[in-house]
Order: sequence, then structure tokens, then C-alpha cells
Amino acid sequence: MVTLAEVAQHAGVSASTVSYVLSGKRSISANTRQRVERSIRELGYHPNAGARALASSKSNIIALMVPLRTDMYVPVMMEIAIAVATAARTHGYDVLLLTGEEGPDAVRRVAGSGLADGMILMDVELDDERLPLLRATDQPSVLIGLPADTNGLTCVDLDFRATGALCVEHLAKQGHQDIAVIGEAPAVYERHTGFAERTLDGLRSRSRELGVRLLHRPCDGGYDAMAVTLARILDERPGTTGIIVQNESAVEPLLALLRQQGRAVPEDVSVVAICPDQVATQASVRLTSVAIPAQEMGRHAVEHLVAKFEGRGSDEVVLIAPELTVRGSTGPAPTRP
Amino acid sequence: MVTLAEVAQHAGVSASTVSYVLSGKRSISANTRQRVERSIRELGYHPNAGARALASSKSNIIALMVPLRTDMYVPVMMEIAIAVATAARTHGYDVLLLTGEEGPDAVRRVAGSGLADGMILMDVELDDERLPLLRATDQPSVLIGLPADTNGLTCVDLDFRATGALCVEHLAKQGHQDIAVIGEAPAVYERHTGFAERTLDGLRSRSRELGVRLLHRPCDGGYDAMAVTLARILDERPGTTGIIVQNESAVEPLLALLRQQGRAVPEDVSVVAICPDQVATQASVRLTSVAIPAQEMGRHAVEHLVAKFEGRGSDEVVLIAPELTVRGSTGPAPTRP
DNA sequence: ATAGGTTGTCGAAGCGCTTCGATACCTATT
DNA sequence: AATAGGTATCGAAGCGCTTCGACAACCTAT
Repeated sequence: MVTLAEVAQHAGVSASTVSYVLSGKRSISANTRQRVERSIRELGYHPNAGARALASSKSNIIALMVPLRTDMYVPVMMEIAIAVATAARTHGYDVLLLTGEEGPDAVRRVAGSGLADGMILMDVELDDERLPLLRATDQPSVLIGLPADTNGLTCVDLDFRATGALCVEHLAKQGHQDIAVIGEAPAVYERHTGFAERTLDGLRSRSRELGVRLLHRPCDGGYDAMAVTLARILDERPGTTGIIVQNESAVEPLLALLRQQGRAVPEDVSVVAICPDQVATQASVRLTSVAIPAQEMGRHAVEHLVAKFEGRGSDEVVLIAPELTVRGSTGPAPTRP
Repeated sequence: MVTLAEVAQHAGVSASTVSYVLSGKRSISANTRQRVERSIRELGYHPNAGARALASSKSNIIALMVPLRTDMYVPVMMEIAIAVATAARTHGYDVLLLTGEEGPDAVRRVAGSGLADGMILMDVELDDERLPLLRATDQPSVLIGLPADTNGLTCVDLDFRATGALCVEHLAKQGHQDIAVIGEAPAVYERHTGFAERTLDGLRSRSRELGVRLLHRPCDGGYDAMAVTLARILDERPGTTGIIVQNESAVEPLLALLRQQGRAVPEDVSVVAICPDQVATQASVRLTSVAIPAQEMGRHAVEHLVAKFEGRGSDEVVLIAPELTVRGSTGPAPTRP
């Protein structure tokens, strides 16, 4: 294991000089810099992370807390996690993966031990139990998702309210009067996950404004649950011509069932999905959808956190504007007989 | 920030005593231990990770390298990653998330900086470019997946060869003579990912032994690709009565297409999937399947790595025996007219 | 010619912890 | 009674780095 001191000796300078070459915090003559850099290369030197952390009180690590649940939105979570890791590297940070398992204790452990310089929390609930701790330790942090009280917190999320509104608008504009919403699993609502409720909020208020009728039903993933939910919807509102789905694992079952019942998409029923683009383009019908911008969310989260490290951060809520991509699954409402 | 020294002072003992209470490496009287533990609680002390790493040359961190690609098997990857993180915690380790982005350099960086005590590599290719480096730095490591040359390496994986064999056996036992295999995306084979080739190997040799005919076609995920692939298969082998799928994102499209063509599952066609249980149970037909034991793989990987840290590790290849669960998608081959 | 700035380098202190003797006391064993 | 072996504790060194103050060497402006 090569140390700073060995590099210094090899280059014929003092240890501090090598350190300054590495950090650039003091000016170094071109000559010396080159000699040092050459020694570093020749000896294959890598600074020791622990020593660095100890001396500088900076670990260059960002903790990422992902939910333990694998019951929803897994690909999106994964994409966000990877986006976070990638973005973090471009700023010189590594990412520590914490699962929800430990719960709030993880916050305490990380903050207390100086393991990470800050943390990013995913899957934030409206009244998340980690938040009081986060506020107490003044650990720099960014949330992906929106809690009920965002006071003193920095949050990044898709604007799900606007997303809901956008979906309704798109269908209403095409003449749909009766719209059904197939939502997340009931458990998601029970847990008071913010995004689900906000989407619903956007859906409801916009449909009220536009004077269209809206029916919302939570739905577990999978074929069987979907069959029950769809039957119930069509029973209650036989005139439904527009469907909005917000549950990745309900998308394909829904399309299969519609097909099976002889309802053509988009001629008889229009379908709008809120899901990653990959799902929308790979489904059996190319779906008109609002994408979940996982990449962008991950990148934003990292950038805001790094900004905080550098003292230029501000507590703010960043809502990413939704974008609706029209594909083949929506069209004008069929004229009533 | 509370330090060891402060705890020591508060408890009226020396710093080293506190350290020994924490590590248990020397005997401490019950009395002293309790006093120290009380001080620790009262002051809310957390050992500083950096200092600890520096002094002990142990970071208590495991690096996990996940593939950057999100084109395949994402939920499985995620499940493994979470299983690794969870298992690591039970052994007192945290997990550092590295993306494939950096490639082999990440291995060098982590090994050189002492950031992690060892690493777990996922999505290992047959001739993986990270392996030479791994062998050069004697960084403790475990691979999830199997490279061509496992010499000097510890690997954990599902026994995909046995998996292939098991699928063929199950179908052959029910009288199926013409079996089609819908494989992973062509890109996966081009990349020479071990598991895909090993599955194929198992499928082929067992079908040869059992005297059944086998047709293998790679297939991208999604509906359109599946339609093309299925049409081609049924064109070449109209008598196909058994289908084995090894591509999560082809499962639902396949079932939809079969339904659409009036082929009943399992009366006309039997389908066996190689996929996580969740996919098998949530599909529109409850699928007979061989599960990918993500949890188990993650746990095994961690345990072997920790064993290496403690000097009781051995280089070995752990192949997890596949288990086939019979659900509703397979049955006796239809009798030929 | 001199005061005042820059620039480039060094030495030393110290970050918070682990760990290796050393020491002091106590209990068995001869 | 003298010795050996345990047990419980302390002090000090040192892990590899960052960073501060000092200082020499050189500019520039008066």
C-alpha cells in the first residue's frame, strides 16, 4: 500500500506539497506539480479513504436510503438509484446503499458516525418517521418524494398533481366524459405515500373544473386483481371511455382484459398510463403516457445535495413538470349511440 | 460530535478501555463495562467511521457493483442488491453501490483507497474485463454469476445448467416432444453472459438425452418482438406443444399472443418460465416456473465474503440447485390427431 | 533602496481511533 | 513463601491524511 509520504519522498518534496497538488488548495509550481504527478502515477498511489475522511471530516460518500419493499415501482427505484450513483460519481462522491430495514436508526447511525456527508431518502411518506430525526441532526439531506410538511427540507419529485391534471386534460380534450382511474395498490394509499394522493388530487380537481366524471379505484398488481377492479368499474360506470392507470404491474393485465372483452384501444377505450417510458413502449399497445423521470430525479437530488455541501444550498421543493407523450392508446371518445 | 475520549472522561476510564468495551477484544470487568456503556448512552456516542477505518485498516464496507444496463432482469438485480445490503448489515457491514459506469477502474479505485474491505460483482460476463484486475489486487471478492474461468474466484449463482435440464425434463415427462425456448434478448447472448449460455447448454443436452426436439430463439422484451418470434417458431415447428421462456419481459406478451391465437394454456401449449416467483404468480396464467432465488444469492454472496474477511473463506463455486414449482401453465401434451 | 505583496514550499499538529506493551493486582500452585 | 498465570486497566504510539502558520524567495511599486 502506497502512502502520501512515499510519494513525497519519491518526488523529493514534503508530504504537504503532495497533498496540495492533489487538492489544488494552494498554488504549486508547474514543475513540482508534474514531478509529483509523475510519482503518483509511477507508484500507483491512491489516497486512503479513511485517513482522508478523518483528517478532513468529509467522507465523500452520499447515503441513499431505498425502501425495503419491493412491492411497487421497483424498476423506477432501481433507475433512480443508478442515476444517483452515476451522478454522485461525476461530483466525486460514492453512494452508500441503505435499506429501509433499519428504519430511522440508519439516519442516526450515518449522521453520528460521519459515514456519509449527507443522505438522499427515497419513497418518502407523507408523515415519514425519519423526518424528525433528519431535522434534529442537521445532516444535509434531500428527499425524493414529498412529505406533508416540507418545512426546512429539500425535496425533489415529479409534480404528480400536475401529472394527474395533465392526464384528465388530455382525455377531456378528446371528448371523454367518463374517466376511470386505476390507482396504486390499496397498501400504497394506506401508507399515505404522497405521490399517490397528490396524483389523485390533481385528477379530481381538474376533472371537476372540466366537468368530467371521475371514478378512482386502487388496484393491486397482477391479472386477477385487475380483472376484479375492471369489472367493478365497468359495472358502476358502463359509459367509461377513458382509463388512467398508475400502477406499472396493472398495465399489461388491463390491456389483456380489454382485448379479451372485445374493447378496442383506442377506438372504444382510451388508456393513459403514468409509468416509465420503457413500460409504455413495450406494452402490447404503445401507450400514451406521462413518464416518471427517474434519471432526472436522481440527478437533481444529487446536485442539490452537493450544493448544500458547498454551502450554496437552499431548502426548496423542486417539482419536475410532467410531460405527456401521445402514443397509440388514446383517441377521440366514441360517439354515443 | 462526541469522541471516544469524551466518553472515557465521562466514565472515568482511559480511552483504550472504552475501545476494548466496544470491541470486546480484551476482558473488562462487569462494573467498568456498565459504567462505560452508560456513558456511551448518555452522551449519544457513535464511533467515527473514518478514524476507525484508519486505525484498524478495516472499513466495514462491502462494495457492490451492479450493471449499468437496465435492459434486463431489473427486479432481480434490485432484489439481489437489497438482499446483499440487508445481509451485510446483519454482519455489521454497509454496502457501497458502484455502477458499471466506471467499469474496471472502480475495482482499482476501491481496492486502492481502502474504501471497502471487499467487493461483490453482479452480472459477470464469461470473459469479464474486471477479473484480471480482481486477481491482481488480492481484494477479497465474490461474483454473482459465473465467468468462463473461475480459477481462484468465489462465485455464487443459480445452477442454470440444471435449470435448463429441469425445464426440459418436466415437459418431456408430460409427453411433450417439440419444445421451443424463448430466450433472452440477442444482446445478452452477444455479450456472452454466462447464465444464458449455461441454461441453453442444460436445455440442449437434456433434450438430447431425452430425445425431444428443441428449438431456441432469442427474443427482445415487449409485445412486438414476441409476436415476431412466436410466429417464426410456430412456422418452423407447427407441432410445438411446450414452451420455455427465459425473459421476464416476454412472459406477458407470450401469454397474450397465445390467448389471441386461440391456443389454450395448458391444454394446447404448456409454458414453463424461468423468472422470479412474483412474475410467475402475477401473470395472467399462474405459471409453472423455476424461480431465480435472488434473496438466497445475495445472502450467500455476503456470507462467503465475510468468511473471507475472517480468513475462513475458500475459493469455490456455489451453485444453487434450481426448484421447479408446478402451477397452472403445464399439463400433458395434447394427443396428436 | 525599501516596504509590502505574491508565490511556492515545508514542518508540525492533530483528526479519533486501535493496539501493543507495561503495570498492578489477585488467585492458584508448588 | 515464592512463583506462575490470569485479569483488568492505562499510556503511548501510530494509522495516512489535511491544514495552518512560518518562511524564504522573488516581484512590484514607491
